[in-house]
Amino acid sequence: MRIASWNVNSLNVRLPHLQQWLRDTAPDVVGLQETKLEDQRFPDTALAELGYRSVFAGQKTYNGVALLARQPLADVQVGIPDFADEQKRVIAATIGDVRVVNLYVVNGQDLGTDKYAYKLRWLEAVHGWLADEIQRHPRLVVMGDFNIAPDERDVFDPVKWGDQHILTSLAERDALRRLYALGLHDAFRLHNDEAGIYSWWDYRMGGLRRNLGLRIDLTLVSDALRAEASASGIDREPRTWERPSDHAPAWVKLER
DNA sequence: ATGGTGGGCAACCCA
Repeated sequence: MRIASWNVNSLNVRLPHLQQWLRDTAPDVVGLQETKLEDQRFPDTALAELGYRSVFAGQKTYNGVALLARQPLADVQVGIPDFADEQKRVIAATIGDVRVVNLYVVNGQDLGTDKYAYKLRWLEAVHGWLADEIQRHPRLVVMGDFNIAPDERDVFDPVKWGDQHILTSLAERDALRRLYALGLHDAFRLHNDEAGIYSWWDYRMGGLRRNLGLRIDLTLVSDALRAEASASGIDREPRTWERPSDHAPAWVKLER
């Protein structure tokens, strides 16, 4: 089973890319972020033609998440339980015998802003929820646009992107480490230890051409799935296509 | 330090 996470930055614009990429790579499960579509506009029929069922939680203009799968999606949950949030950032479902959580983590803008405080509050709520979820569902995958680069290997300029910068600050990385402490592992780092492999490049200043990127799109696998995670990576190709998302898909392969 | 680009949507907000 191959599971991928992709921030498409508007599914309306990126549907042709998603269709091409599904044809090319045929993943079993896909989590999408930043669909920016109200639910009545979600292209579920077009995706069904490619063999994917879909569940989604969207809104106009901002945010929006979805899960696609070849198998049925059961026990669908939208949002974090007992955490009031207008923003559509979370969708979870059971696919086969794996519980899959798809997150669009708050960006946070800059340290000291209201958005940064919201990001840390939001991550704390996710932590509390996942602590329960992993008990209910030991076979757990948590994927998404985390808007956190785990360590210095995951940023093009570790001096700039350090303790005091958004996406790499101490408090953000602490929040990510607290998720790891639940028994969740960054699948990419189970199979790759090199620096300079990124999932996001700024549209500006020739970010992709100069490989000025960050690895902020992650797939975490639980202890119970760790031995089954046989490969992982980031598919840079769609980022090179015309009018791309600024993110590339991050994927993990689970045996059986 | 600033601003560059892109999406949504029609003036700025968000990333």
